[in-house]
Amino acid sequence: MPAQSTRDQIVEAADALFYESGLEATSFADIAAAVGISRGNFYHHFKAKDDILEAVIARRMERTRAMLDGWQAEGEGPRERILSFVHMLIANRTQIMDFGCPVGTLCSELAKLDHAAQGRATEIFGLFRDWLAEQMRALGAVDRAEMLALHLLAWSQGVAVMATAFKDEAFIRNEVAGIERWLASLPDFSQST
Amino acid sequence: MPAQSTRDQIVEAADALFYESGLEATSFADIAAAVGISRGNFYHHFKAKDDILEAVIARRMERTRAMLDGWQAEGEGPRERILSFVHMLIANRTQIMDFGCPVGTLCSELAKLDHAAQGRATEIFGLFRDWLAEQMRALGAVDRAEMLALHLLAWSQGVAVMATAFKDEAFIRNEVAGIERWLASLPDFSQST
DNA sequence: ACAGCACTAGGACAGTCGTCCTAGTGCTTA
DNA sequence: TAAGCACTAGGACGACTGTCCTAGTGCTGT
Repeated sequence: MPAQSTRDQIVEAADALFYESGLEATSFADIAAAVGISRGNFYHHFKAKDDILEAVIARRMERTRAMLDGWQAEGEGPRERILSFVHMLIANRTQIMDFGCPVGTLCSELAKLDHAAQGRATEIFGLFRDWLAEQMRALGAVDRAEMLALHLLAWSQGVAVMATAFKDEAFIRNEVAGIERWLASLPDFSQST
Repeated sequence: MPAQSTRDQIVEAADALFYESGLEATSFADIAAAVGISRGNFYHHFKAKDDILEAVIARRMERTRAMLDGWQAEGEGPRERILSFVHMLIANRTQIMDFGCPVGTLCSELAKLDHAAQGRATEIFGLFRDWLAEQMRALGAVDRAEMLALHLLAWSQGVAVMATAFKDEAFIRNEVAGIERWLASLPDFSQST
């Protein structure tokens, strides 16, 4: 296997630390220690802390795009694709109960910090929104596609926040079951309107 | 009017700053400057930063309880009371779009920090959950009262997160309308089960 | 009038933050 | 072989962090 470049190691470590500890609570020393390099070293790779955040967001966007493309290429119908999205809540339940949703919590933290990268972080949500809207359109809900996509995104975010607060796995499964019922009722809804 | 004690001023300023800037990004110097007292002064009122957080959470619980009691005493039916809760999303839309939900964002930040006060912050959610469950029971949904309460809480949290990310007021109003429709459909649901 | 106390200001403290600088690796290319 | 460059280590920097200490205020009760 090709050895991972130091730069990539930094971005990967920063990505995990930003998720698990938050952006503000993660210091350069933490990242350097996680990678195993000296603190002064990575000013050769990143001019400032904001540059690392920028790289982390870019990495997350890339990986999100790859994940969505993967679901798209699996050849199943739009309903199955949406289910792939929804089932992330169960697949990642342990991390979600510990740290919340990586996208939602980052956007919230950047909003409070009034950070310049806020818009770029929101673009990750935009990827999900656009992909989900495309699936909704494929289901026949052309007019309400974007509205339905945002609704499903919000529902998932709400589940993540409450799961983090209450550490309740049964709640996650209940809500996912509710989403599945809602999803099953969607085609009828789009036909009747 | 009775002059507000210095201690109360500190807690009030810290409450606002924790909400608007986050716990980690708010320093003693920030709070002291907001109140207009010296940095060293409030070690007479609070032994450590965690004590201020404790006081802020206690204040929020007190005010939440008072708010819920107020809605309870207004003499209307359970559906109107639940609507009072839901309409917080619209009444506080500006702050929510800027900083998210005070409870949800605090719980998420404390989870990432692995902070000892995490459980106490979640208790604020517990107040809402119990109060909403009581209203659900009054609506006739005895078996599913707590589940419905958690669902509504999660829905609201999801709306808050997405509103913060996208700064979209129309989205908030759409979702609130959706909640209202869901709420109107609830009695039928509880009778049929 | 005087002792006691609640309260306040302001600075000292060790530690950490993000940032920058310098010296020194080892590989690449001419 | 020699020059150049990408990369690394480690420390210095001023600013800021949470915490603690001391001196001084003004009100309280005796």
